Amino acid sequence: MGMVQFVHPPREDITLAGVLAALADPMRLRIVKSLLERKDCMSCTEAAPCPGMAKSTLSNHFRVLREAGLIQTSKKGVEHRNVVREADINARFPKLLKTILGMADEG
Amino acid sequence: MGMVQFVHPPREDITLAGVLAALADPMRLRIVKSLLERKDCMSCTEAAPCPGMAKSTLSNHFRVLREAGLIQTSKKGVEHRNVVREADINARFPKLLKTILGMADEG
DNA sequence: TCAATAGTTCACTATTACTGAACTATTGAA
DNA sequence: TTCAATAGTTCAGTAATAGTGAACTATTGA
Repeated sequence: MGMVQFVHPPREDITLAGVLAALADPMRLRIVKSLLERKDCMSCTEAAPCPGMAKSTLSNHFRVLREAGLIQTSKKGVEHRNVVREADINARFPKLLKTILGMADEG
Repeated sequence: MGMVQFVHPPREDITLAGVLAALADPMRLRIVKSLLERKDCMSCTEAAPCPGMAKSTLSNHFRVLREAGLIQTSKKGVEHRNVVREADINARFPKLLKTILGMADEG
């Protein structure tokens, strides 16, 4: 009871609109970029390069990314580890992630 | 006075977040796709394949696309003609438009 | 001059995002 | 064990944003 359960949509339920909406927020774009650069899992606070932000806001951003199918979250001890679902996104929308993330610096 | 003036950001002010946010709405994605397929200018009601929608909502969608730098609107008689700013978007974010629009069917 | 058409603007409501506070879960130490 | 610390979620309230009908502007054409 009260046990946290994460919602991860199956690959086929990932929508373009959902992915774009998730990445349309600069903070979330930075989180995904940060996760991709490190390749390995990262905790929420690690992945979010924005110290001033409220914990609840951060938590909400990760939920949005999760429900859009962009990241996979799993529990590891006291923290939650996140990875980008590269294979799923690339299968569904080839090159989309690479194209968007490759531009995330100058935009 | 009361004369409608359109806001068109210069190329360098077009942001990735703005473009993604604009395209994250399914209706707006369809509008852009519709505009691109026809190549020539289209009026707002022509470009929007959604008869049930309120005029004010439609007008707002075009405003969002315009302010994101995705479309250029000009007055032609009683109607407003719209074109996708392909050159500007492609200069700013190469292949982004093609990548996203190419997936807009199955997502 | 009047009606029709195309779209915008306004004011209102409905939905969504941000936040602090309270809560759950896990670890590690006394 | 118990207690404090850490990581993150959930909740409730407010702030910001989107959708809508109604009123408005502008243009055409009879």
